[in-house]
Amino acid sequence: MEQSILQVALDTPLHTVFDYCWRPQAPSEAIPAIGQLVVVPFGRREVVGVVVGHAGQSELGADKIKDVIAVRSQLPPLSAHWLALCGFAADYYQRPLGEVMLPGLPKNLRALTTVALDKALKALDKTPAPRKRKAKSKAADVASPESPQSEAQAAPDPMQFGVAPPLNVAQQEAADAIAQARGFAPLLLYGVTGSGKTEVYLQAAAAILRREADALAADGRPWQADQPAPAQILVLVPEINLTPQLEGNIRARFPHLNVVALHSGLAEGERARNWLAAHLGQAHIVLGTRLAILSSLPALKLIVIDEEHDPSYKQQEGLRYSARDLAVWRARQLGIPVVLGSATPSLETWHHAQAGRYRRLELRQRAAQQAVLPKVKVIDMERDKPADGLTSTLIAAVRKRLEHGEQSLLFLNRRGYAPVLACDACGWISNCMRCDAFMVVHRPERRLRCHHCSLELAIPKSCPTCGNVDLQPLGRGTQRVEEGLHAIFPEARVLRIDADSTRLKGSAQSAFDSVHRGEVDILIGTQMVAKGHDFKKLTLVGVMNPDTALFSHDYRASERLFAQLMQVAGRAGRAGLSADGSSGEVLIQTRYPHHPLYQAVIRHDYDGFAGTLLDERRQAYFPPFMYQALLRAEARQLELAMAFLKEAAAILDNPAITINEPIPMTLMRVANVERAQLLVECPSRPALQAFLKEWLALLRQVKTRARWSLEVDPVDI
DNA sequence: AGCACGCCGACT
DNA sequence: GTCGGCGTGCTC
Repeated sequence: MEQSILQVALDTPLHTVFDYCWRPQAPSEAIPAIGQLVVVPFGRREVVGVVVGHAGQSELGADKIKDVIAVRSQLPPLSAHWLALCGFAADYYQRPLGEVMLPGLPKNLRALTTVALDKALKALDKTPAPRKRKAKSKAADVASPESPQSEAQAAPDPMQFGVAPPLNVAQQEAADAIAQARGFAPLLLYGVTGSGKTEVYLQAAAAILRREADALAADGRPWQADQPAPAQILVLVPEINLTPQLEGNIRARFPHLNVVALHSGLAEGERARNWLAAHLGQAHIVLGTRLAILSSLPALKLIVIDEEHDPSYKQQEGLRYSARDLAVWRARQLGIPVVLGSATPSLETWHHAQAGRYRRLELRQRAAQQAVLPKVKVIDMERDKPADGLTSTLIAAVRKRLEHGEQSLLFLNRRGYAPVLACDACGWISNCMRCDAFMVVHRPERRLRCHHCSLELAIPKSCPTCGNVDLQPLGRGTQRVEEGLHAIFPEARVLRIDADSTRLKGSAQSAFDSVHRGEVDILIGTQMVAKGHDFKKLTLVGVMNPDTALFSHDYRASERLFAQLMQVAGRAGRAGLSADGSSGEVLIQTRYPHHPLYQAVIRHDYDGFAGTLLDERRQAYFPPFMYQALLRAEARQLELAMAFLKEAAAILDNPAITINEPIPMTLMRVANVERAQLLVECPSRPALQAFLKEWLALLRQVKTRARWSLEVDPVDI
């Protein structure tokens, strides 16, 4: 009997692939293709893996090699392109291949039984593109106008689109540039908030879909609705919360196309169906969060990264990849355009654009009729002393909007009631017992919570050390501001949106919906509300206390603060003028009204500010003029972690690489684990990559009780 | 990572 | 006498 060896990638931390023996059930049965999912025995378990290679024989002894249990032959194999993408990510981030490939697959595809998989396949089979949808999408009521196309149109010429709003000149040029790009083309769509970037993506996507359908027709095999998509478009957004609104807009625009979402908020069944729709080429447009960059898209023709500067494109656990960077790699490998959209591009992207490696497309004006950029002002908190965190100027501005029936947004990036509880009498403060952090007062829940570990306590009635009953919450979070707003504006409808108020599934969406419906006068929230939402009646944004980020030790803090302020400012006045004829207004409360960062925000001067930051980075040899990797170690005792890092620092010498001193992390202890880190740097990315490969091979030999991990291109140092 | 084996302390 | 702590070792 013929036998063959399959090399299979499995989700384990071991940096190897595993050999299995495959025996055909019938003489004619072909060996499972590379990219096929298989079930194999692994230790005492059975797991699903991906075939990544074939071999005539294994280097291992025949006694060690087990047989493949099952082949998921109902699934077409993952493409060579997808395997190459995972291979690149595994190499670049120094992780095992299986750890890149498998966690991204929907759980139902990794299950040991095929029940869920077969069910998902059957569901897709019954609903050829365009998928019939239950009239369930609540987001539809924020959708733009559409033309009522009849279902009967689907047969002869199914590439139908809803009525597109007219583009202004700059938008049209940008959409044309994207659609007409040939080969690999990284494009920075640099457009102020409200400039209509989404419209550019959609019309470019429509043009590409139409072009590919036309190409098929010209080839004598016109595209039919029940065939795989002629082209697939991947659109990434930073947050799950942003998908429903955009999904509604996209569906309204492309009523005959198959649009699916991919993010971690989906139920398993839907996630599996949507992933399969993408993998089988049925989905024309895939809208997702960062994890969607690792999905299988056999006909991918365009990638869009909306708000490309957003930190949530960086995965912060497990495989710490940058979805934006992988998107650019993927586009390069496929020879397709990738659009990076932002009003405040990351300095990495800006630097590429300045150097001419990325083509810059600019939208300098807001798209909506009469909508101009909001007027940004600073309020000097030294002169206008705040009460309950709100200056009289900001209170008066909110009152004016209330009188006009318009909405105000107060932005405070700190959840909870107060960041710390303190005793005036003896100096006790609410330190977390397990972390180097304060426990945060959560008043509605009557709890003290540590935001770094899971520790939670009832708010003590009296001081644990001296018994003083008069414990003071110090500082201000969104809950406390909400309380203050009720007192100041008893007649106003106040809504708080933060991670605490939206913990329940679906509650974030219903909160945003009620803002859209105008059921809210004053919105108070964290960065959750700063991103992307298009609230038509919102004309005032108040920023409550951004100063702490000005003096952070993190050199990226000012880049992030600037982007955050521009973004939240962009929520104001998107639909046009306020009732009194003024534009949207943004008020920033600060003790440093003359700080260059705020002055740049006032001028909406991203270019100037980015130029200054890039000069600073260049002089300080920081990214993007330097490539970095961070080795982290943690243990119950700091000494153990430090000892490992010191050994790591000495284990491999390379003149091109700077190995810095190991240092305890800023937040040294989290959940009773002490942490330290070691930064390695090199101005050449390939040289750093070569070093890391060699270095990690040595580090894996080191015997230590510390847990350690490496992050390539770290963002939080 | 799982999951086993393995050798020492407090419970029915 | 067993349950269970987590140290050590292995997974094709």
